[in-house]
Amino acid sequence: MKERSHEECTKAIIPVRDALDILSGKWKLPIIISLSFGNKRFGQMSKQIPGITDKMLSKELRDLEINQLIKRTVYDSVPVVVEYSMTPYGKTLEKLIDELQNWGLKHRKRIIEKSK
Amino acid sequence: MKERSHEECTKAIIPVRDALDILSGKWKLPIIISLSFGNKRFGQMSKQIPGITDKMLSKELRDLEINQLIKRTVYDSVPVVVEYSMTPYGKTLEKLIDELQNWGLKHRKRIIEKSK
DNA sequence: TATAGTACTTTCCTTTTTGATAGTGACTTT
DNA sequence: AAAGTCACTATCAAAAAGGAAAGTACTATA
Repeated sequence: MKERSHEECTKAIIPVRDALDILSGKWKLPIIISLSFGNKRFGQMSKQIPGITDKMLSKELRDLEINQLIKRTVYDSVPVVVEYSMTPYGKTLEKLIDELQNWGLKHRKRIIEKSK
Repeated sequence: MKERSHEECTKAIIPVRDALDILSGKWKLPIIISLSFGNKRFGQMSKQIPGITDKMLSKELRDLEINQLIKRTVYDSVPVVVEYSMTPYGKTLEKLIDELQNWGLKHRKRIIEKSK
């Protein structure tokens, strides 16, 4: 009985670690959320995501692209325009993000209540 | 129209950041999952969570306790026994963790497929 | 007296992450 | 000709996170 629950528990931890490997850090989820509201260009995201620096944005976009959660499209205009968008795979994060938002919202309310 | 979606987007990012503040790091979610399988003692968790050191376990347990996601109970036995358990508040993370597991599982399958 | 169990804590160190600031190069607008 | 747009890149520094190994305090048992 104990053995079983121990195994099950380890089994439950592994996929969460896998997910965290891809999504961890301060900026990846905010970037994904920003893109979930529509395709964006570098400069737009840089303004829209509070506090992010260009360096972090550029690095995190690269990581997300490597993991195929977002797509980078270069338009051959003048000046060159680069558009980022979610891939179908990136969109599979939707439910997870919903839950995070939900929980975060409730948590914020709780904190505000307590500080009264 | 653009203004609206910009605002909405920022509003969506804030709660996610709130949630990440509490849950970020390599170990907090694994610890929570471990406890969701039943109350545990320090030594048990130390063995059950692959790769964690005593130092990290102790630190993360303290953080989680401060944020009232878990509870620490000291039994006055000899030698002293300390039991950790989820609080009702901690249990509100259940759905979020389910989604993380789900996604992580699918992600792992995808990676394995691709490496073939 | 020595060993072991329980639950940590401490120290020292390395790695990773994040931040501030400035610069690049092609081009356009004033 | 100067300043601005666009999408980055480079450099240096600071802060945060994480890891290995040993130590602490208590008690019980051999």
